[in-house]
Amino acid sequence: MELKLYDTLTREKRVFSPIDPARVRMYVCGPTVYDFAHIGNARPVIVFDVLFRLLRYVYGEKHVTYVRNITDVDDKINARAAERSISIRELTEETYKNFKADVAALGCLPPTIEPRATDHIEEMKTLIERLVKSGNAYVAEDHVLFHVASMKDYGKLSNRSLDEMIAGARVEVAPFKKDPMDFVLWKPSGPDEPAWPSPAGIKRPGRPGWHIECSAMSWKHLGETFDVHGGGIDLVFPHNENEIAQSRCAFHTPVMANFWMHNGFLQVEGEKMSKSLGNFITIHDLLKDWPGEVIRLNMLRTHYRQPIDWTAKGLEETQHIVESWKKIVAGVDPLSAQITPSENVLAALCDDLNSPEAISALHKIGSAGNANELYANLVFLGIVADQRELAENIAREVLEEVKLPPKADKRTERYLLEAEIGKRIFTLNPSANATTTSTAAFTVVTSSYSIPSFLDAWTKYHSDFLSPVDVQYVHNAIGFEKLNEEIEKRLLARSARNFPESDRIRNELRALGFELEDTKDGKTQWKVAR
RNA sequence: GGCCACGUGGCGGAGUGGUUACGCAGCGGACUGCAAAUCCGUGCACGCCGGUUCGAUUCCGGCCGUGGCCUCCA
Repeated sequence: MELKLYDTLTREKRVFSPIDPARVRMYVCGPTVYDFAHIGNARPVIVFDVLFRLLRYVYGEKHVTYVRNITDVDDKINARAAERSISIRELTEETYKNFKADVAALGCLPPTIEPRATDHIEEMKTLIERLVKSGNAYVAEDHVLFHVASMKDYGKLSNRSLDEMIAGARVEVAPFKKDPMDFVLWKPSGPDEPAWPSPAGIKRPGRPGWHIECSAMSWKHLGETFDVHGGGIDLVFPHNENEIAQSRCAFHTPVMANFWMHNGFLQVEGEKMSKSLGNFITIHDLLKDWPGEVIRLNMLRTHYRQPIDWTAKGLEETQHIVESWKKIVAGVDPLSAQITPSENVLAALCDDLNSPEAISALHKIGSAGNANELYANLVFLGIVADQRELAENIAREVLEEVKLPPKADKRTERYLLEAEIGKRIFTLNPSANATTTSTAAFTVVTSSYSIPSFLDAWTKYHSDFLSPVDVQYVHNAIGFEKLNEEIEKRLLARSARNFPESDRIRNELRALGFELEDTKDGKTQWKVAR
């Protein structure tokens, strides 16, 4: 099947053919780690995760390299660390950890490589030296600046001409710049700012500018020219434009990446998200109210290049869809299911990641009653976690990391390992099914090895795809034991045709936030109402 | 001011030079102690003006509206 992608640089959708099919290379601009990531940050992460999954499927898992950087040197980071009176390292470590947990909960696979800017200072300096030598950059007052006029093609990605930009410049121009549009590659650091020995013969220690980071990291991990460069549309200018200038001038190449992909902007309830409007939503907060798979699917319901309006109403609708799909796939055995995406779904995604079209195909598969097929596609799209993969990964991690007491017997060992596995599944994965996951990890799990706390309750009462958000809710509202008791009591009343009593219990539970559904075989299912 | 994107039925949201998107909500029916869920059926559309065309929601031009970038915000 032919994969077509839209390229911002040439402004056309064209057939994707990698430079080297044995090593397909994608770079996406990652977060600046100074605070919790917001829902706008989540969009490129989810969108390019879908592309990553598709590329892995088409070219093979081992043949795709996905690099998403971490910007851990930045003036916002310095400011925030000072504000909180913690070290820069502490701040970036904490923020990065939160980011990882957030995007994992959104069903995003870890990229192949997550380079940190601070680990690539040498590469940045090498690039800067080269640019100075080639006459594309100059030193002024301990800064190194890229001289925009030295590059003929500058402005091609964002479709701007130098003259226009100079005419429209609203920024105060630093006096040492040769041209108003020249941008910083390296700047001197003050006493409280992170600093490294400077390149280009500058005595004073300094730190890199933002744009050079991405040029250095993509070079190091993907080479001078690669296949896909992704990010938000607001990065087109100046960030991506400047990356292109740096990399192409440093390597004398005609292109930096063959496809420049940009996701559209995100608004919240019809307004730009901003702290002053009070509509600033972090992924972290959103995950308290909505399962990660709902957030993910909600994002994918709009094509990645379209603007998206993030609304509570949309999330409710998405939640409804997720629930109905989960009902359909509830009977599928995750351990024996084949994870192969359907032709329709692939065809939609191969058409410039048309996720709404793919979702439409999922609806058709679901309403045709093809539970296994639906499950396979949900796993492929990351809406439901692949239980086997999850189990293997977690089991491997736990076996490597958990230190067992020196003289523990077999039973204790297993208990400890299983408890740890359960804990990780619970924290990391919203769609995990503890029983089957542990089964895959250890071949056997019996109820005699009870996993403490929530997880126990979770597997006991709801082994099918109950999200941690809901588990938490039940715990806070009433507890699994009590909830179960009430439902039993109502069933008794109902079978005795004592309808006033059974309705009373139902209303009571509804007031606590639970919806009950009676099934044909005389049982009762419940869900958390939203 | 410059550059760019978008404007589809009550709502969300694909797509197409003439033929069903899909989902949510609504309506009708089946089922049900009731409710919910589920299943079946069903109505509703392409911002405005002009052009090209046998025919345009789809191509071209203008207008209006919304939003983005031009400020190291994905």
